[in-house]
Amino acid sequence: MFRLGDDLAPFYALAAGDPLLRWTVCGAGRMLASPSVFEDVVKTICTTNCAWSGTVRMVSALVELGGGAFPDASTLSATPDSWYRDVARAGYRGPYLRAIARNVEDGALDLEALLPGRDLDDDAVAEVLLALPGIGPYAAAHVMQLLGRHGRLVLDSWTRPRYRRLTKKKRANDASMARAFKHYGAYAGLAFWLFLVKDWTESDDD
DNA sequence: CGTCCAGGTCTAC
DNA sequence: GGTAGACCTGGACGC
Repeated sequence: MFRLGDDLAPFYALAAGDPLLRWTVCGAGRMLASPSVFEDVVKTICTTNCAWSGTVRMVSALVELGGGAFPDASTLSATPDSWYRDVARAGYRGPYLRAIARNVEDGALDLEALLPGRDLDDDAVAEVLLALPGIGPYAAAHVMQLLGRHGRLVLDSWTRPRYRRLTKKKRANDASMARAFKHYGAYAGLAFWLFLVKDWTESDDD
């Protein structure tokens, strides 16, 4: 789930020359992913356009549905719309989640094939994700970050103002943020994220 | 009690 | 291709 097999050496080689990210070379940058891509896709949709309390409510309901574990696609596919609406309180997301589950269950959609090392490049993976209902630029970048595909920046209502605050910039649009990390290439998204969360990891010996 | 909006996305111009 | 409006929900906030 931490993808400890992924080699972040190319990223650290770049970060070592960056005063703002040199702190990461001790081994920072491991995301905690879910056991399946399906689970990360569903959870990520549950983070969109709602407060964190809503995400907790929806995901908690899903885990309860799964009897304490995250439910598999066949379970979600077989669960009626009324459950998504009345129990999970997922609102308009319910039909999205169920549609994805149905396509995974019947084999039309193979989300696990999006894992690294399965001969799909990042652009191809992004295309698959963006075609899913409820997955837009933010959610695709977020899922890809968890997959160890770090090229895209996760841009949302938290990261955008966070970036502006840390850089003391009044205005910074999406393109300018991407430009600022472009030299990190395939690791631009990881560099962006670690830049934003540096103060989460500060310790006494820094 | 009405409005706004939170770790956005979709549809219709 | 770029952009308003709508969209479930439920806290926060102003009145």
